[in-house]
Amino acid sequence: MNSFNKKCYEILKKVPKGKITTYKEIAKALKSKAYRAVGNAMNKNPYSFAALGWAGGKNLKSSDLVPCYRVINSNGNVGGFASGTKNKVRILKSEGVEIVNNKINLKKYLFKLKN
DNA sequence: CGGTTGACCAAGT
DNA sequence: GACTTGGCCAACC
Repeated sequence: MNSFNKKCYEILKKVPKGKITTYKEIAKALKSKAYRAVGNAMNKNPYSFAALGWAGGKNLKSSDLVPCYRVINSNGNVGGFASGTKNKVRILKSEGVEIVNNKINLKKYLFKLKN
């Protein structure tokens, strides 16, 4: 696995349920400005929400999975999602994140990563 | 190895 | 508030 992607995943796995982080924060945690590269990595990430068993009902080990839906834009917008933004929103809501007009209150839900 | 792409960001118009 | 521009970086062709 590429080092960069792996790091992204490792960081993302630290985000607890009910919280979110941003592409920018992840890049910052990597001491880089690769906002876009992070998004790119997520887009190709092998552990989509479908792999979480959400759709299939198959329970896989969460330790091997990446909650890519917990990553949003730095301006609070939900951003994109490979399998549809609607699904992303739905999943987040199910974890207790309030989403209004496709936006999230960063002050309330942003998980601060170690730098 | 250059050029394009993108689930991005910030500042400008 | 919207739309455009320039910049950033890894992956891909």
